[in-house]
Amino acid sequence: MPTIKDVAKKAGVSISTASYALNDQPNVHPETKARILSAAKELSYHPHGIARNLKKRQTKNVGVFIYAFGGPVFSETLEGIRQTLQEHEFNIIVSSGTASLNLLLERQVDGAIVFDNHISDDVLKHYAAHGMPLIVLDRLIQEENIFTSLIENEHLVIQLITDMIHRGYKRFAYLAGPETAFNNRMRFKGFEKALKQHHLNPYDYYQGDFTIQGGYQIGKQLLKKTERPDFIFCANDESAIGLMQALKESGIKIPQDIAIAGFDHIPLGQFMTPKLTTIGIDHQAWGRMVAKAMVDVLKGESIKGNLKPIGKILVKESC
Amino acid sequence: MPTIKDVAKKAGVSISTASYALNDQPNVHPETKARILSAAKELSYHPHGIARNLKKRQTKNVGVFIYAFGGPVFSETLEGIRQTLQEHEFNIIVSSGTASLNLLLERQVDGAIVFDNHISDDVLKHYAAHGMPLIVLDRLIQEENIFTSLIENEHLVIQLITDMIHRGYKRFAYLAGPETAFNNRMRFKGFEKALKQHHLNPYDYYQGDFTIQGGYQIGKQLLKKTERPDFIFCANDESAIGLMQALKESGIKIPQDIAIAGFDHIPLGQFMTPKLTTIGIDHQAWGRMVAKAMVDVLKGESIKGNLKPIGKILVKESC
DNA sequence: TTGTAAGCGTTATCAG
DNA sequence: CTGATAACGCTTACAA
Repeated sequence: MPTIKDVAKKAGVSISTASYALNDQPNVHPETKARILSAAKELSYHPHGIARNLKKRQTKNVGVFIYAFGGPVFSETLEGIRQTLQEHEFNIIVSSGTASLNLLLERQVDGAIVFDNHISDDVLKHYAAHGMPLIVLDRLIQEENIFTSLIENEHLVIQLITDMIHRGYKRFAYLAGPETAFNNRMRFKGFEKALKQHHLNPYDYYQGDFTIQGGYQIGKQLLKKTERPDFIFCANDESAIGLMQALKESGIKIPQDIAIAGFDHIPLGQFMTPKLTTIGIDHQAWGRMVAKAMVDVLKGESIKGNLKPIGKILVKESC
Repeated sequence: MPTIKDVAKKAGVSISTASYALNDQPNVHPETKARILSAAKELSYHPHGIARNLKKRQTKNVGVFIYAFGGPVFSETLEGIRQTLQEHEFNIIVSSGTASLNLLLERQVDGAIVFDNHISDDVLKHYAAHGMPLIVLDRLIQEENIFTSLIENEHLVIQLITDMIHRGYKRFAYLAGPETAFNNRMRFKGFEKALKQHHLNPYDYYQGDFTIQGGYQIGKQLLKKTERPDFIFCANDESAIGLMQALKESGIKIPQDIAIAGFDHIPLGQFMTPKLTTIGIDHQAWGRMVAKAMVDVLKGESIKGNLKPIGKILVKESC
């Protein structure tokens, strides 16, 4: 593999002039520049990125920390991040678990986008203190160098529930996700608030776990009761889908007997009969927004905009 | 940020002994080692990965070149790759387009797994010539340093079609993917072969594009015809799903009127009514297998096994 | 406009 | 067992 030294020798110049020419610096004679460039071409020279990184003390790598690949929400967000980072010529290193933290510690990345709830807040604060900019999704952390980007869960759920109250539903139940999940807590908050504003009380509360399986079980249990809600808001689409399946299997009509809504707008929900009413986040746009913010920070500019992804209420056949 | 120099100074030793101690080399007195280690801890020292990479001429990074994130097949394979690479302490840099090639050229990765059909064979050969090991999925390239891993498309399709012939179907049509797609071509080959073995001719051929949308349109066109096949083999599940939707909407009974099968075993197929018959590849296992092969190559060992992912025929309700 | 030389933070060779 | 010292391949003052 040829180095810049070889190029310099071949062009009969010093290493530094070679470097200047190769990096399009001004103040190098057009003729010598041409000579250097053609020498480089002949040798098929390419700079050694690692060496450049060491010298410039930046890697042009952004870490994206996930728990695992999989699921539509992840993929879409990642794709948005990928697009923008690529556009700005940053590489993306995806990683999970403790490997992620090593990347930070060993300065193999210039910053990181954190999409992994299994890393604790304290740990993140600790690393941010080392001066790495961190953008954290779906989680609220107040700290220097840490920027958070949150879905407007509460506000969106209030909108949807309010709409449904106006449509005449009265007995609202909530199918929850894990209690520790930030998204679940915020969505429940919105659920409660909307009802309170209209002087209604939650009719029931079911503890789910964000999975299709979990929603299905809740549905089966629900069938044993004689008194039932007329509307169930589910903390996410997946549990809503499981719930729908269970109810449909037992002949309960959706939405006539019980109406259902979810959150996330995953593709599967639109393949159900009836199609699932839900709240949609444009995850790809979200990814792009977050990645752009990272690029800005890394360029020393301040972040433009508020990093809030745009959500939309999508009323379909299940209500 | 403290460097090894700071640690050495604090422990009162030379840089080299510090390095030895920090890297668990033998031949360093237990006492000095302890002193160095505690100095490192106190300063909360962490080696600078980039500097290490430069010196050791290896990055511990593996490139994974994709066209874009999205789709269950991709996610699953990536997840498998991620698991294995992580286990062996390699980082994974995902990238697409020309950025991928830069990673190779600038030696920011030690090798790459290529899952992007938009990079031409010639380009890959060119880079492999530079000495980077490449593992290429879903494509056949014969070249030093390039290892290919192919699904046994042909064989699997023959199995499925043969089974269906035995079940009594007679008029077999093929819903194709893009003609340039390696997978599509191989699957069609299997389709033809199986029929020929039983002295049957393909009944019809529809040009799709691997998408749900595309399958749907084909389905709508098909309805205009009066003579129809009794079995449609689709080059992938997504087009099969689109096709099913179109047919179902027009009251055609599956499988009574027309039976359908796909390829890939994506989750959505199992949520359709009827459930989609398909050919399943364990993509996660495939990703793990491929990643393990990369690790082996990078460690200078030869690849164990033949890199062929395992496929299974999964007959469900749509046949 | 070009060259000299220092240095980025490591590892590794070779003496001691 | 420990310490100088030379790389790794590049960028960038500073000098010429």
